[in-house]
Amino acid sequence: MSKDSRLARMAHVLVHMAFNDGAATSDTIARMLNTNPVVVRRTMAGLRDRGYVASEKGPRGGWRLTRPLENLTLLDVHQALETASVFTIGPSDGHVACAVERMANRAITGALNRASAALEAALGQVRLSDILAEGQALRAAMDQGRPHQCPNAVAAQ
Amino acid sequence: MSKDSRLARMAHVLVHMAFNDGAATSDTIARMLNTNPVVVRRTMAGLRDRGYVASEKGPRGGWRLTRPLENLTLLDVHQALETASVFTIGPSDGHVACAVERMANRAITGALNRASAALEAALGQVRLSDILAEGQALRAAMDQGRPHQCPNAVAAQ
DNA sequence: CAGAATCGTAATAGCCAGAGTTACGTTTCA
DNA sequence: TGAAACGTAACTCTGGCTATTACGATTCTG
Repeated sequence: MSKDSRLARMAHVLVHMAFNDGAATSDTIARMLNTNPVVVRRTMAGLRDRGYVASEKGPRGGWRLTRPLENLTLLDVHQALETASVFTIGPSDGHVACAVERMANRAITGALNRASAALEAALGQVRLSDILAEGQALRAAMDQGRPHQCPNAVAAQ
Repeated sequence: MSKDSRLARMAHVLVHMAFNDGAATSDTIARMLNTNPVVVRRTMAGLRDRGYVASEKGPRGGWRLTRPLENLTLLDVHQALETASVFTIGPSDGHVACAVERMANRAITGALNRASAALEAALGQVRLSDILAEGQALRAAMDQGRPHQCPNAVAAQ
């Protein structure tokens, strides 16, 4: 696995959770994501801290959405994950003594900032409910009343 | 060093090279970048392949720009470096059986594509000559006729 | 022609953050 | 009381850039 797929994973899981009656346990979610419960708890922690989900311990415990999918955007989720940096590239490091180097860094940082703003704008436009709204396969699943079933989880049971 | 700083490094070095009379050796460039000549050759290879710089072996050899800074943008340099991926984040991996997951991935990929386009647009707008054009420290250096001197290199000599 | 100057490149090791695991502690319910 | 769940620390593994070492191939100069 080469990239940070937390945003994708959380978007996926949160949509399922919206159609889950009870709380979803870390174990159940882990099966949807083909991973293990510790990774799930670690990743959900940021969402919990922002109040997007709530966790309950003990039997019948697990994770619940605290708001409808319409009130949560990909940007909200992304920011909750507190990704160190969205870019693999960046300015040169350290104490820059060279004026040319400083200017080059500034130019690159400016470009990255614009790209970052574009990314946030794009993510902010996507409500999690939009993910469901698109796609024929999803419509079909909704028509059958089971958009909460993740085949990954089912297969692993 | 946490990030891929090759673009910043190359932008820095190419500007200096434009004011260098002879060829710049990998060793000289390495001093400007606080690294060693092998890293320089490895990084310059992409630029050489695209014809932005030419290398000559043997005594008096080294690297030369093949065109003025006005005809080279940060985007040109960036593309020459063939960065694996500009983003640390991405869609979830593997054979996605879940329709919700596919839709989530699609939404995220769409946002990343827009950000990527914004980045390329921003990088494409910056000619390497623009890096010199801005900044008072650089103007001062140019007035004194030595914008080719990199303090990093000088300090290490 | 000898020898030094340079580039070209393979092979290694280090670093960093996310991912995957194991281990253990805490809370909660029946 | 004991099982179900979350919380979290501590490792290991992985991929890409970086740093180094080691050699080989060219090319100029005396």
